[in-house]
Amino acid sequence: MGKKLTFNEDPRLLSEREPRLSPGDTSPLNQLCAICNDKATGKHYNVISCDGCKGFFRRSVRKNQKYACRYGRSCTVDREKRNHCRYCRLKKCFRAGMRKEAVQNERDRISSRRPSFEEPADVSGLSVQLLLRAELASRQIDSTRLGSREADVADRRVATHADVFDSMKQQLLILVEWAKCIPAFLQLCLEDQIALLRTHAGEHLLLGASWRSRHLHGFVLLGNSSVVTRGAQGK
Amino acid sequence: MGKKLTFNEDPRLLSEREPRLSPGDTSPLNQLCAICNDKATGKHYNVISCDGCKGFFRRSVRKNQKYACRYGRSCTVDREKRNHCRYCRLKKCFRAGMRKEAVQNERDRISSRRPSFEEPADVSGLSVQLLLRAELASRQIDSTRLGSREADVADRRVATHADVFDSMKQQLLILVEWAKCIPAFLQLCLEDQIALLRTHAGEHLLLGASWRSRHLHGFVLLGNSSVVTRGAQGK
DNA sequence: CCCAGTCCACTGTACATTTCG
DNA sequence: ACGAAATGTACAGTGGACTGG
Ligand SMILES: [Zn+2]
Ligand SMILES: [Zn+2]
Ligand SMILES: [Zn+2]
Ligand SMILES: [Zn+2]
Repeated sequence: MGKKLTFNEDPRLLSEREPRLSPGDTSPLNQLCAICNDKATGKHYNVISCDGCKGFFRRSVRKNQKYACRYGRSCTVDREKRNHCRYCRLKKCFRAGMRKEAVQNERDRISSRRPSFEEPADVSGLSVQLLLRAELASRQIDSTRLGSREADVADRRVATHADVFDSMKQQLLILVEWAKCIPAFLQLCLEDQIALLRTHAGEHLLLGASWRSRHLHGFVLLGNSSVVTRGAQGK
Repeated sequence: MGKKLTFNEDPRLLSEREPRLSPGDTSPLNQLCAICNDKATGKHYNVISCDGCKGFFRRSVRKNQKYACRYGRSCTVDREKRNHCRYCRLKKCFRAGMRKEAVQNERDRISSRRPSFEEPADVSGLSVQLLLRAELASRQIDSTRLGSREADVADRRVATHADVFDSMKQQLLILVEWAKCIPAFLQLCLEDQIALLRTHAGEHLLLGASWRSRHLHGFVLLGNSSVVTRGAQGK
């Protein structure tokens, strides 16, 4: 069958090695899972079992799961019903001799999945110049659209919850306009644009508030002239 | 060749699982539902389709539904009209290649998605007082452990990449010590503690650098007395 | 190979919202 | 008007493909 070439099976990297024929065709994998009777893939945690039961046992032990049977604690566990009751499946794993000591701790990510291949990483279109230009451009857009002027000290009031939400909404809108002024951002597909903004919206809000409040003492100034102080809350 | 024939490859169940993609083989998932043309979320029951059609097919097969068309059995099925005629929608699912064998049996119950909606949210043990106390406590620990003194202006140098990584590592260790001084944090289970710190490590680093640099102009001061300037990079 | 591990496409369930009878 | 059923989104769980010692 046309097995797909994987990363380290590049023909140029391998000498023509004949697949070794196992003498007598003694396939050790013709056994059945001791838990669910599916085809076994070897010994797992001390028991001949399938990949499904292997994974199920590992996950259950790692998370120290306590399942409950909704029936009489005697559910049948076979390939088709093995997901019906996790209590009985796990019980059968232990009964069959699976040892939870054989489950190891989580390892580091390997992530050769997405090999990233030491790509030089295209940094064209990423410069402080462009960021500054985007900053200016977005500030223009925002000032015309939102009609915001410099925050007036006289306007300051202690922020209510609504003020906080309101300023977050406003700042997030500004964030989007700003991002759209960065050429490299626009080269991303829409999904990636959204994901990028979503994941780092928190950092942006924080950085904005930090900058805005850098010369103040004892309180944080939000984008809508309300301030957050220690402990106090606006009415 | 003896390819494994297990659960998903059982001819009665479906899903020819493709071998893992080799690098470079990007599948952007920007495809459309073969049934209704909505945005697809992957292959479902063997057909590139949307979540709506996926759920519709599963429910229909599980309950062995027999629908009837009230028109001419040739209704158009698209994003807007897909719910107009179940008969034609299901027919189109099968025509597109959805396999009812791929619909599995009901499984065990899983943990509740929204564990308890509007619970009063326990805020005892969450106060500015406690945070300030934690700040002081962690500062003591850090100063004895890391022997850090106030950053000396004379030590300042333009940060190399190594300086940046080094300061991040240092700040993250400080972050952990700080969190461990917050009583409410210690009440979380270890997994939640880790998750919380991981997700918001970025914000903490940002906030730390912002505070440290609040009176500086044109550069950011890192925790190890190195500074990041615009454009310049330490040798 | 063997058997630990990880990865991730694809299953499933939970439930707010919408539609139907 | 209202309860029951269907819909579709969000996320948890599964297991086969894969890596590594
Ligand atoms: Zn099994
Ligand atoms: Zn049971
Ligand atoms: Zn669809
Ligand atoms: Zn129809």
